Amino acid sequence: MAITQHKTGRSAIAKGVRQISRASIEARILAAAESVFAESGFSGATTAEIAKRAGVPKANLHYYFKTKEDLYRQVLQGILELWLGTGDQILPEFDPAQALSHYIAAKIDLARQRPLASRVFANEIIHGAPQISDFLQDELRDWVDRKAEVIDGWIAAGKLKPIDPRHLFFMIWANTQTYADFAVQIAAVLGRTQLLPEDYDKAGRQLAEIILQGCGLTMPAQWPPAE
Amino acid sequence: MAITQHKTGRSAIAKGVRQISRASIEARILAAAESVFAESGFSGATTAEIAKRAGVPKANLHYYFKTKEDLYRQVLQGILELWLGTGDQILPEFDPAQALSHYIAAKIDLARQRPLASRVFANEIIHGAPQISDFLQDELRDWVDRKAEVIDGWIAAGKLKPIDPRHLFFMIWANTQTYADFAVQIAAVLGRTQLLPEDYDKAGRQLAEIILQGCGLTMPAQWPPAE
DNA sequence: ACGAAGCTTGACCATTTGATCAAGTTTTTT
DNA sequence: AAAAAACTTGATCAAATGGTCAAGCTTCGT
Repeated sequence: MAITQHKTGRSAIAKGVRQISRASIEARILAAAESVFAESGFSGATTAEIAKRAGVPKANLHYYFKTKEDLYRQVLQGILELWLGTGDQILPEFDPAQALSHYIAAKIDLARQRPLASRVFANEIIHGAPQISDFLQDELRDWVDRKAEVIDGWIAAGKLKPIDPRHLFFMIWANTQTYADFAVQIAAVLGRTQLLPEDYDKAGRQLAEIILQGCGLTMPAQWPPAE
Repeated sequence: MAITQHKTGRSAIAKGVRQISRASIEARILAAAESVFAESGFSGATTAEIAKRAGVPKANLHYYFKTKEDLYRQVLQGILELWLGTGDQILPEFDPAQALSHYIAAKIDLARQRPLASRVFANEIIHGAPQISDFLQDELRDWVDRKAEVIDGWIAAGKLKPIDPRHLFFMIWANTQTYADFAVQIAAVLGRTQLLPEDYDKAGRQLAEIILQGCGLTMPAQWPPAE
């Protein structure tokens, strides 16, 4: 939903300068906000710092986003969409090994491409998910219920060792997000200043290996899985 | 190290009322601080709230802990000790399946018994580990290096499938801590308001099963492993 | 062209909050 | 017992910060 209702009689294609600049400035602010919230958490983030990174005066930020909480909610909203956008191959007709390794690869990819998003999400959950408990209880729970049915189906068909599908998801989530959320810890242990592409590759491959073999499956020939 | 140097000529056994009350009040404040930091993060926590939960006036809290950051550092210090206190069975002479399942069980236990500590730690890392990067780069890295050698030894002896020991640790850490750090998410997906003992049991057992089998090992007869 | 709507921004304000202080009380030392 | 050290706490302060405002500027609809 939009923050403000703007009544313009314009057609969708002929956007005025205003709508374009509004969209781009909101995007800049949201991106800046994501990085500040990731670094400092909700309370630690200041609207002044977000405005600075977005390159706008603070008062302008408050023109587009009424309150800091408002801005935070919209950042989260975008992140939640990322969350459910993965796992589209976990369907009865797919091969379990293929589907799971695809899901793991996609999640590792997200950790690599959007670590800030992951950290904002993690922070929100750790502190009790004050803003997104509805999402967790409704949309996410339903998503998992549906996917768990698929996996139970695979198990019933003897394609998979009997395991609890939900804990399997917790396992995949934890293992992939850890490379975003705890990157500094992992980098420190590896003797790096930051994680490198090969770290993510290795992490993803070994994770898939262990989880698949742990479920009685064998790795697909191709890794990382093709799209 | 102590915050203040107190010069008392007393013997160690005959502690005065002061030393006893000091120890207990500091412990109360530290416990209160852990819970507030876990809930709200460093920036979100207020010394007023910590003092309230500890049952002391705010000025008194600042008498024992000069600054909020000081207090935070001491809370972290205690947590770091927990961290390295586990994994004592990962030694060459032990059986890999025994040692790993013991470690996993111990870590799951920590997630169940000390979720607040886990959350404070997670929060610190997510936000770049400003206070404990030395710990990560020195003590933790050394610890992992030593344990990785043990595991490489097992691999060389053919007791274990070849895997990267470090990523194995990341996997165990991520999976066990997720039940503390992301408890609200997991509870929501499971349709609970909070995690139950059986959830931790199941999590630990399945985690051990998948990881062990993923490493080419078989579960020890006994679970959870005896001390 | 021109009035209305939308946008920009420096200055400002109210609240929160970490930290201090000073005056008093209790315990310890000698 | 008396001085010193340690502890307690209500009151207070300065800085940080989320949010507002009013005055001016730009774009849009007609």
